[in-house]
Amino acid sequence: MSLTEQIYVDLRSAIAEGRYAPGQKLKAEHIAKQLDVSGGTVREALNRLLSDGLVEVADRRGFTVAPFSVDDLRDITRARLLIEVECVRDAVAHGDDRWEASVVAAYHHLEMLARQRGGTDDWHELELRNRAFHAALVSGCQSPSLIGFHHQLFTRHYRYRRYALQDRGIVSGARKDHAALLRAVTERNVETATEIIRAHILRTQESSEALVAAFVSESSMTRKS
Amino acid sequence: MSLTEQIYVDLRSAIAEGRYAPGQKLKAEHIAKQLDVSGGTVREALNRLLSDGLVEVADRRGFTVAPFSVDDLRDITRARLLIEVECVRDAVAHGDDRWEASVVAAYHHLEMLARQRGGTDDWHELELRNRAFHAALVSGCQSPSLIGFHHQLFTRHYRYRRYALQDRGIVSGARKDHAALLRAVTERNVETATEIIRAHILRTQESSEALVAAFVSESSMTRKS
DNA sequence: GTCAATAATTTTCTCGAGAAAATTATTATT
DNA sequence: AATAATAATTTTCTCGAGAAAATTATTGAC
Repeated sequence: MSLTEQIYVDLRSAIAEGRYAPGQKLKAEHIAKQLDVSGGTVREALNRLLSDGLVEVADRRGFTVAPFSVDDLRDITRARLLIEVECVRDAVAHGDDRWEASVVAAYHHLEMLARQRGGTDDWHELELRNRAFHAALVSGCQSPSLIGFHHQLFTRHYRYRRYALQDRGIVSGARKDHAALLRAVTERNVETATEIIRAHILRTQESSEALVAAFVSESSMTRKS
Repeated sequence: MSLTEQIYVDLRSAIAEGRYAPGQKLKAEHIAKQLDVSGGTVREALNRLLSDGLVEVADRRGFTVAPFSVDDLRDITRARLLIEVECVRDAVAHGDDRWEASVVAAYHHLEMLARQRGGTDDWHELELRNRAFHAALVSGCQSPSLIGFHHQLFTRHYRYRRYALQDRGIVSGARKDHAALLRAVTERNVETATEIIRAHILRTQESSEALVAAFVSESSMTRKS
């Protein structure tokens, strides 16, 4: 893996996990010094991050972390309702055996961790496996474009997930959703699968919106100081 | 406008217009010499082009022009049927007065040129205005994400448009579609507008697929020499 | 004290060179 | 002649420096 790509994935994680605040400037030279690479390399990674919608660029005034707002969350949710639901519909309808097996594998991998004591042992690993499950599910869709769009939306949504996860009901609900989704997949029940996904996306949105709103207004307070 | 951005838009046009062949390698240093800029600058533009799906990158083996195939065309068409139709539905339902006026303006600008003798006078300008009309139409949609996806799909589809345009019926049909679309917009007739767009996308696909297939197989012949 | 003009600093952008890796050409071996 | 190993070439990647532009700080006028 080239250095540029390494920096690219590192920065993507850092932004998605909130280690860089929304709206914050991403000064190439500054980041370069921290990571002990050249400014040009960081610059290249930053340009690549534009694809993911996590970073914005303004001519002659550099890169910034994409804003974080209730509107943005609503936008992501809405696009997911269109695209992710369609991806799942298509995957369940047309995915082949290999795909179905990969979904079973991803589900099992996720469930193994979720089954552990308490559940919230290794947050980061849990999110990784959750992401892998959803990616596997969607990968059966026959449209590379839609899969790509879904991937971007999922990445952008990552910053908002932590707020949904504070809702106890969402966490346990998600686990039930995953089980139900797996059954719908193996039974090739398109209607059930799409309905679960749709409900899942909507519920996540509803439970996180208030918390996101609170965070946004709070951070705009502190920003004034 | 920074040099990087200039190179970026230039390369985007060049690829969309087919001046770089699908699959062709895009050697930064080589392009840099032609445009009389540094390799790093071209490299940055190339990285930015990844967002548009016109260029692909493979680690340690550089950038290539995205492949061109019937499958790709079908994929684009399918994604457009989902996303563009939804964008138009939303725009017609929720676009404000300013939006409606911008659609009228874009339509008029396009129609002024189309009305000219013969029609196919200045191809390039016609395409520019056609693109502006569609962009105006979609800009009324309340979802920035969906607008962004539509923009990417439209850009990627540009390479295939020339084949649809060889069909006489498509060209005159498009003009009628635009007129009907404008009426549906001013009358706020959501059902009619979405139906026209859907039919328009499908017809374009149908009339170009055979020609694209012919071109692909032909170019794979010559490639063997 | 407020505002505008100027100066100092920081940041972004662009370049050309060199190291690392991949590709192509050449030679050697069967 | 076909394959494999080696050498030569090209290409990609990475760096650090300097020019251009933007931001911040300072000064001066009112």
